Amino acid sequence: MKIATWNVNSIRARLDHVTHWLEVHQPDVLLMQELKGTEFPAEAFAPLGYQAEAVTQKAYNGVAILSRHPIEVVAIALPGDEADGHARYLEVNTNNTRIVNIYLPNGNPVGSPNFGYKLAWMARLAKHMQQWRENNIPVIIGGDFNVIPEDIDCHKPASWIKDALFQPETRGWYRTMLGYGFTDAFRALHPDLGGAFTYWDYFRRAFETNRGIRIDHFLLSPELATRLVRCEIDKEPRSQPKPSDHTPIWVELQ
DNA sequence: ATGCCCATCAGAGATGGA
Repeated sequence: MKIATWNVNSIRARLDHVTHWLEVHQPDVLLMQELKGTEFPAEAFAPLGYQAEAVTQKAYNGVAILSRHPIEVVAIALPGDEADGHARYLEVNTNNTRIVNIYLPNGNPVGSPNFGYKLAWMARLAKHMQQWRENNIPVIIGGDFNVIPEDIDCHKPASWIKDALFQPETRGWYRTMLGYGFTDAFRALHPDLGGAFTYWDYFRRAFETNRGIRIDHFLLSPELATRLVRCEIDKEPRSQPKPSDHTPIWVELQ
């Protein structure tokens, strides 16, 4: 089973990029983030053989899951804060697998309410992950984590030292999640590979010079980690005209 | 130290992204 994730930075602006990528790569499941709008074009994916579920809001955020197999929605929001109305979470069962799509808050600038919201969101997610482990529920969590896990995951740590994605608290929560027994799929298969990024700024010729960061991840529970055979970043879409600032990353499970 | 680019909503320029 092949599962991909891609922050598309507006599904409306990226629809042709996404449908083309699906035709070429034929994943079983695609997780998308930053749909940016209330309209989700599910009808564009049906002819390609994909069912769709989406959680949207006006202008901001938004997550969707496409699958070649029937989708059973488990949850459309991360538990733990009834007042949190952001469209950032979608949990489903499809192809006999629990799959969770997240768009974790950015959190900048550090010290603002945004950063507090990010850390609280990470605490809520970590609690949920701990519960999945305690109940031995196999689960794969994919999406835009907005976390640079380690120094190797950015071109120059000094450039990111003040950023919410690279704060000790942010990275600490990510390590806590790994500590519950979850596996960072890409890092597990490419333990020492630097310069492997999923996001590049639109400006400063960041992509051309590979000044990027690795912030789109898959975390696998132990049951699924044993089935992990491949995990790759596909830089090709980021090189196209009018790209998203993120590029897809995918995993293959036996 | 700051803005760069890109997208949304709205119909200009503010806001968010990371």
